[in-house]
Amino acid sequence: MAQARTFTSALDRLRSAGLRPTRQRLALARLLFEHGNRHVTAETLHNEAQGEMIPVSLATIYNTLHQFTSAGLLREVVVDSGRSYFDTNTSEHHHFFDEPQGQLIDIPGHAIEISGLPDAPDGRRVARVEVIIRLKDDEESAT
Amino acid sequence: MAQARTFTSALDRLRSAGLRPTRQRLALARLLFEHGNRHVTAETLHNEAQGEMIPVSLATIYNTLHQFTSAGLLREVVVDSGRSYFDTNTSEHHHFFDEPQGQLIDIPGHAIEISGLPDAPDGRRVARVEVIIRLKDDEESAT
DNA sequence: ATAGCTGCAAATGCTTTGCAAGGCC
DNA sequence: GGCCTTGCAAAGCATTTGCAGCTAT
Repeated sequence: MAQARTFTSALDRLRSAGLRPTRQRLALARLLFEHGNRHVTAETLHNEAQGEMIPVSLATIYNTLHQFTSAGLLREVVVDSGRSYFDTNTSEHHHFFDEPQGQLIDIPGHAIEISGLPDAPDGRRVARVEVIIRLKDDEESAT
Repeated sequence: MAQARTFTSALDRLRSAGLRPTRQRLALARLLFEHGNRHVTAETLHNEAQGEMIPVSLATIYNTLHQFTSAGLLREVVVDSGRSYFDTNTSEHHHFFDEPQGQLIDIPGHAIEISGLPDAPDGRRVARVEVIIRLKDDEESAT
């Protein structure tokens, strides 16, 4: 009998993405997709894998993150020059970026409404609209 | 008699920023601020300086861009992990990012309205809200 | 069997840093 | 003169790549 599966399994995800389900890809897919929405960098994912005793090289982490992104399983979020973040939530949404902690936080659903978006210049089309709310320490709490 | 000056001179900008007006800083300030709103990377600015026969090292370009940014003369725009862009327009506005060309385009004034912005999480405050419209090639023009 | 993966280490690209020489006040 | 700047070259990071060996199918 089938196990109760709320979401697509890691295996199915790889299959439908046309990616061979290798040991490493499966393990990473499980880390990424079986724990709700996540935001990782190559480094955090690598550390996590090692913590779980899953041997994967950093090079493979990078390859995998990019393959998953091309396959539409992940979305890359650029908020920090120097580091790339990947988001397991590929639906339309926006982010807080907590600069002190270097951490992304999803902004739920269609909370944000944008009006007055200008048209794309000639020969170009809009690939995506991103709203990033940069956060800093709240240095004022007194008074 | 005074020359007609529409904007603050490069010298004044440096002075009010508390930066010693050295040859290099003055030259870069002129390149940056005397030609309207601009978006540069360390590399483009360096190339431009060399083209104008202004000898400045890349290290100094980086130092200067960051000093200007700290002083509030520039704003850093993060759209590309791996490269930093600096914008001479420090007022509130947003950007198109033309990915094929690696170029930023200002979105005029308050064209964009955003509603439904969530509050910052506890202990944090909003440093800035950025809207980035990523552009790609318009692969469809036929039909 | 074989096309596709993986891991290592070297290479790359942007940015930062250490430190001696030079320039502004 | 003294302190801030500059420039060079080396160092630092995150990321990419070349290539030999491994592995799903």
